[in-house]
Amino acid sequence: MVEPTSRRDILLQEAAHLFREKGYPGANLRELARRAGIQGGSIYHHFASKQEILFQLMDQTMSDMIERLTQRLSGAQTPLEKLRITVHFHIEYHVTGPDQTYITDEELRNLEPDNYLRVVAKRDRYQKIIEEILSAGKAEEGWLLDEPKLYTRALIKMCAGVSTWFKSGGALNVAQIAEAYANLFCNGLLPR
Amino acid sequence: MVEPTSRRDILLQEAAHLFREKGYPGANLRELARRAGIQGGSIYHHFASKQEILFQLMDQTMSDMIERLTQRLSGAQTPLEKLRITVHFHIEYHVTGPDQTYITDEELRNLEPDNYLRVVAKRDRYQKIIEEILSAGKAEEGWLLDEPKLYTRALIKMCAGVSTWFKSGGALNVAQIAEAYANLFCNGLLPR
DNA sequence: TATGCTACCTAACAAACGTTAGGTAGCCAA
DNA sequence: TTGGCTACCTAACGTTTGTTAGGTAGCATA
Repeated sequence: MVEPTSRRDILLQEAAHLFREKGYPGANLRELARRAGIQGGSIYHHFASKQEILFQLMDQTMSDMIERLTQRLSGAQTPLEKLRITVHFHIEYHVTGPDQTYITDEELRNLEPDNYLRVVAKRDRYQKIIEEILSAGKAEEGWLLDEPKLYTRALIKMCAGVSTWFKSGGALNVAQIAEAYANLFCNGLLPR
Repeated sequence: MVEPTSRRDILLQEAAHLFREKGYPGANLRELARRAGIQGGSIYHHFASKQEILFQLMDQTMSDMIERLTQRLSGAQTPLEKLRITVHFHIEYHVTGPDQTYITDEELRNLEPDNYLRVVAKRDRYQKIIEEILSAGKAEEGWLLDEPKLYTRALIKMCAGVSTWFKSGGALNVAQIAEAYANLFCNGLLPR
């Protein structure tokens, strides 16, 4: 969905935007169609239902996140390297494609049971990647953590949250924010 | 809203629950009325509109948060004490009243302009309290932070996130999670 | 006994919604 | 030249929605 050429991709992109603005139940398909340059009924040539649009959006986004994070991590050696890469990636991805990621984080409750299970499974795979980095840090380098899952969630929420307030052109750019958060996560606030 | 006696309070409490389940646009007033034990139209004896229910909910919650945090902080002396109290409070409040706080965090976009401004003003007051603790820690104790606002947001997102996955009866109770997060925020993961 | 207020009820309105049926223009292959 | 496919269009459907109008039962006050 980097360069939306097909109408289907345009629809997905506009849907992400609209769902974020109004929420899934608040968004309406005639408005979506208008933004994509077609008539309301024509959406059903590309998707079976409103629900399918939401599902495709979330499913694609989760797959993309897993794939990219895995790739970014492939060169790294130590748990510390991997942790820093993950913090950077998670923040950058959420800030770069804020609509898709926001929806993936917030609209789970609006997925029908089957779709819910499929998306949650991918989300868990993503979390597992991070969890294993933290576990490795604990085992190999004595990181101070008992339940890796606890810290995985802290990291995810903290980093994902950046996209809710970040505006480019502010005092800090994305890389600087990511660096600050990575340091916070590694060293805390208190001086050593 | 601790012990809902009046029908109005029951409505607010059920609305919080319903809005969290379905989102504000997805929730419908007949269902809300049913849960509160009255008929659809009777809601309008207590509130002028659906929007007013959302606003009252968010506005009351924000006021309550500010008041309680201020009170909890009143006995504390050092920035470090205050920081730990804040982490504990924010997590506990979000876990204890998860519906209200979830809505306050997520439904801002559904407030009409006037209501939006009023709630955001209170949210900013709350953030300011935390920001000033971090600034004091920097000034008085040399905490490693440049932009207090950056870390305020990290803290808020990290702690608020707990309510999205916490289930009582799990491996850790709320106080233990709060303690772990406070330590993470102060000292980071790496051993000293 | 009359008045008025509170806290509801019933029934309906108008608008908006997701979805569907049926049609059409353009293109490509046979 | 025909047939079929893709990508749309228009118009309508049935339902659900927030909201309102008008009525009523119970209670307190005068």
